[in-house]
Amino acid sequence: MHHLSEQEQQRRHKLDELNKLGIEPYPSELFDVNFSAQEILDNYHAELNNFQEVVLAGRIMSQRVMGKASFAELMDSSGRIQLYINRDEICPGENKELYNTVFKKLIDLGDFVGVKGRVFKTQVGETSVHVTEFKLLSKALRPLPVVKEKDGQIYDAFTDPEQRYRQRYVDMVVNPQVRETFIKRTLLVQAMRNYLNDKGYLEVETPILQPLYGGAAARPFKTFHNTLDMTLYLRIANELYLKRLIVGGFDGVYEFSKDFRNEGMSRFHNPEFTQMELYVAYKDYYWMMDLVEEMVERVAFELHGKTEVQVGDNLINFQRPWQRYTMFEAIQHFTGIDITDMDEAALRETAHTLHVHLDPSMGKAKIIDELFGELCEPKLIQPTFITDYPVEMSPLAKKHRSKPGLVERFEAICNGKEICNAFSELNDPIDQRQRFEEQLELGKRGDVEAMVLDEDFLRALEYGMPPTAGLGIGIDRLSMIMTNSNSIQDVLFFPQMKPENN
RNA sequence: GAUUCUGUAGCUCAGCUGGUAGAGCAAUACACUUUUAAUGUAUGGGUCCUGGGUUCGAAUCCCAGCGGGAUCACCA
Repeated sequence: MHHLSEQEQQRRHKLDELNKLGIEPYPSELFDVNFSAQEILDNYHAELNNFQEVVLAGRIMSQRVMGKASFAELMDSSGRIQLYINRDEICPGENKELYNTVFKKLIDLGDFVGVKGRVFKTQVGETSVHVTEFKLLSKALRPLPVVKEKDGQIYDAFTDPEQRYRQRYVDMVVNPQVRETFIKRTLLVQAMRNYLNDKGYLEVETPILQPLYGGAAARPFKTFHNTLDMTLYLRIANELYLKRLIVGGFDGVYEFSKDFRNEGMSRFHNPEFTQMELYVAYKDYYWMMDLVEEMVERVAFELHGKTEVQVGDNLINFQRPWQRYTMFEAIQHFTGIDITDMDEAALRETAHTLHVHLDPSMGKAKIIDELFGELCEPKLIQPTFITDYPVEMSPLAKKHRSKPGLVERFEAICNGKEICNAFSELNDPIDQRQRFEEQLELGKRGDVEAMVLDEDFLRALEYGMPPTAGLGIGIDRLSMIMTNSNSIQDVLFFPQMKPENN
């Protein structure tokens, strides 16, 4: 138990006073609400006087007591509405205790109350509820930050990012725009799910606890199962399991999955994050590009009613078709240099002249990736497909049908960041085994993100997997763009934080 | 991980070259029957992040630690 502040002690004292008056501060019985604040504000017409009996409930967010009459603000999940409370109306008899003592003294900002009344407009024209009955529904023992607002100006805003993330419940109560962001995130997921269901794909669930981690280049979280006496890993991707399902005979499967990567944190990275992965049999990566365009355009439209989305200083338009570049074309476009036929030495020379810093350990593929990441990616603001990556960087993607050394892979870049990654899936089990073995070599040389060899996955491929297009799309990243959020922490209810010590 | 800024009342913040800790809102008390950042009067409220050091004296200066933000680098 922490040390109680003066205000907390006062609120506990009020709790005792309520109990003495025979008022239960945490009543059990339901409180049957018939309208929300927003419904009333949207639909009330003074001439029609069309809300004779409303029952609503929420938190008291402000109180202005003026002797025998008071105004208060009630906030429910839809918004805020003003209450007008008159002593002689909520206390028709001789006993004025409910108003004088309970409402004026024992109710605090943040308490949940239920009211019954009729809607009217005050002299200044604010739609308000003229309260006839009043009931405490739940007493708050800690004071909320009091954020006030006048003419669009916010006073005493609750802005400390640490407190906002650690105590998201407080953030949501006092910062209404937070709720909007998370509603949009949910709508985004729903829009994607509806789109995929309409196409007839099956939403599935695959293991989070895995004996081998795979499907991405990342360091895993490790845990332990007591009964099995074995190490398990939290999944870093669900790719290999979803492909097993394609082997098993499903034509299209998808999963919204929480993935876990034991890596650094930043405004773009949280240790657990959400991806949607989709695999569709008999398709290739060109087909998948069309799908991504259509799906993301639809998401933008369902969230904003149009395909344009303001993100920071940029107005991003998701309308199809999106620009498409091969990786080499993109580099040529932004640097004027064609690196298609360069060997490693020439690439190093090029990087040097373009002031891109390279590590001596980097191979050809990594240098190309570095050139792209440094010189192109940040400049790609409008949604753009980048296609045809070096094979070394893509151990699960199929070799390109006509371009040696490359794979059939694309990423969609938007606002200077990757939002999805997809390929024609590698279904040649012999080739896949070789790619895994190359990864093992990388691992032996100290690459902590190298993939491990998954013998069961190879066994599945050996039974035969149809040609398949696969996609992974970062839900957090896409949510950041669709909600104009600058940090991943703003689109996660409870972002990972360091432990709180006092 | 690097750089930089930062930690003072429930919230937002001020506190100068070191001299007993401040404001607004919130809280408490009183007044007030259509106010809206309600108002007026009065009152209470602090481990100045923690630990060392310098000093007669530290919220302030120095060192270390902890927490947080921003930017940069690597992973989605």
